[in-house]
Amino acid sequence: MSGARYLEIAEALRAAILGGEYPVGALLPSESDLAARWSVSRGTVRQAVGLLASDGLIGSRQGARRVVLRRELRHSFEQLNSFAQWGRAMGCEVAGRILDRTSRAATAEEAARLGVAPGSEVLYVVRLRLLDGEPVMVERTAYTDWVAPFVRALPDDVVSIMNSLAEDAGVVAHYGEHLIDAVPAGSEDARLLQVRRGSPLLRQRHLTNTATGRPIEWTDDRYRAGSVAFSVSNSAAAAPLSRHAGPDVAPPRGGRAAG
Amino acid sequence: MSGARYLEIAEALRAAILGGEYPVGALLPSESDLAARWSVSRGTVRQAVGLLASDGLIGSRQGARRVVLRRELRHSFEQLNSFAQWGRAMGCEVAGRILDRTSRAATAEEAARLGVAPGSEVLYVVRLRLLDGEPVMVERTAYTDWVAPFVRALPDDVVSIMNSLAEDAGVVAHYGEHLIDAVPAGSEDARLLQVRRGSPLLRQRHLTNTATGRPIEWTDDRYRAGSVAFSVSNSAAAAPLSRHAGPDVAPPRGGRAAG
DNA sequence: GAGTGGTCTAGACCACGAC
DNA sequence: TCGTGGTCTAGACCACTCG
Repeated sequence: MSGARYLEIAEALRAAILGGEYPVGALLPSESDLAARWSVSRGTVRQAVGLLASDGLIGSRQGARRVVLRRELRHSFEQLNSFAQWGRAMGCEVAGRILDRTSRAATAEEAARLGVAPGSEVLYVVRLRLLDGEPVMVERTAYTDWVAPFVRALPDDVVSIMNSLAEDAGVVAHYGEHLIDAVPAGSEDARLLQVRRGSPLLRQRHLTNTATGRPIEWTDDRYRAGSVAFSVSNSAAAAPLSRHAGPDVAPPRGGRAAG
Repeated sequence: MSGARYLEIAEALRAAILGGEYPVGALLPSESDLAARWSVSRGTVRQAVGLLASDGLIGSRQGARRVVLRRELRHSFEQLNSFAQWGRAMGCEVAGRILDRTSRAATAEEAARLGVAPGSEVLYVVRLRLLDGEPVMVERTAYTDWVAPFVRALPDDVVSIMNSLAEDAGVVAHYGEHLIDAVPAGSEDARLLQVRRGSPLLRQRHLTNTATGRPIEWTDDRYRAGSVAFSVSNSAAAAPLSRHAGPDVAPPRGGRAAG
């Protein structure tokens, strides 16, 4: 139900690559070829192949035909931002339990991330996420006041908060910013995830915005080690990911040992 | 300069956003406005703003003007793939020590990632990376045979292997694939990074290709916790990052993309 | 030198958002 | 309603790759 011609073409090419019709290393037909086959202009073809390129599926250099780089699907934005959709896509039974829901003053970091005044009231939610009954992730989220009433009204076992927000409140997530690092499990983490205290967790801190750039939530998700890996691909053309120094590195001069 | 008009326009807009001329939340001029100001066609303007959008700097919705989302620069591709460039950009003194360099048969994973026959010979390199004299990362890399001679010829304290490869062998990295997760420090990790055994490390496994998609190296980098965080941004339009199940989750239905 | 992708133009129509 | 971005066309020239 795309309606857009270039999406249709991109989908067909993607399917052909995933289906092995163009194996890794193979050359795609030229732009003019594709334009003729689909009875569209070259510009439309370029929109389509541009999508695949930003997926990391194909590469291109001036003067040479486009080449197939990989043969793997990438998850969608919704699956990245929604634990529920991701889990279901893997064929798991997804569950969640809200363990705590309190209104309190925003921490300095929450205020900065959410773009509100320090000390403003936020709704703080602690939630355990499970796949096939196994605890996999602890989620600690600060919601801005304007979505708090909706979140407060949800049942403790709501499967997808962002889904519910979209349906009940018309609030749709459009942009996200993620920070990924590793931390030792705290005592609450350890109890909830059934791991030893101090054992490695993969942490994903995450800001979600509306289409207009209005912050919705700032969240700290901690995954049990071995349960998840994040994947990024980039090229000289597009680098979506960057590396930031952590607290232990390079203030002016002095480093510290890590815990 | 670049020679490409749309790059020039993108650079000017980026500078204006970073410089605060368009603060976060502000609306950009319309496409026709910009086209007139720069005496270019609307298509060229769209190429420029498309760049900023893929940087996550601005957002757009049909019918409304583009809006400024953030005011931060993203690191370049080179900085992502090169520890040396990243460290220098932070103002740190960057060092590296090659601790081991052995030719051996590829493991199953290395063979799969590098696209060579299982058991083929690869050059395995273990290297400690330091910032301002502090050990920050352990790097374990398998190089394909066709770059091995160049790597073998480098001194133990080479600062940037990929830089040297580019200069000596004309091998330039163009595409990268990254897998990020958390692992406990092994005994070698612990000794080299001066942390306790079992303490959390952020692991970045990483495939590097040439412009033609030919694999160069497969590497396993482990960062001391607190020394680094990875940042990603995505939108409904483009999702460069995906989440993969780890070994502990959901074998039954469906194939896995990562391993 | 032929073919290919990279860039650019000057139009056009539509769907959507703000007023 | 009117301006906006989203899509599309049918040309064009150039830089580059490859045989």
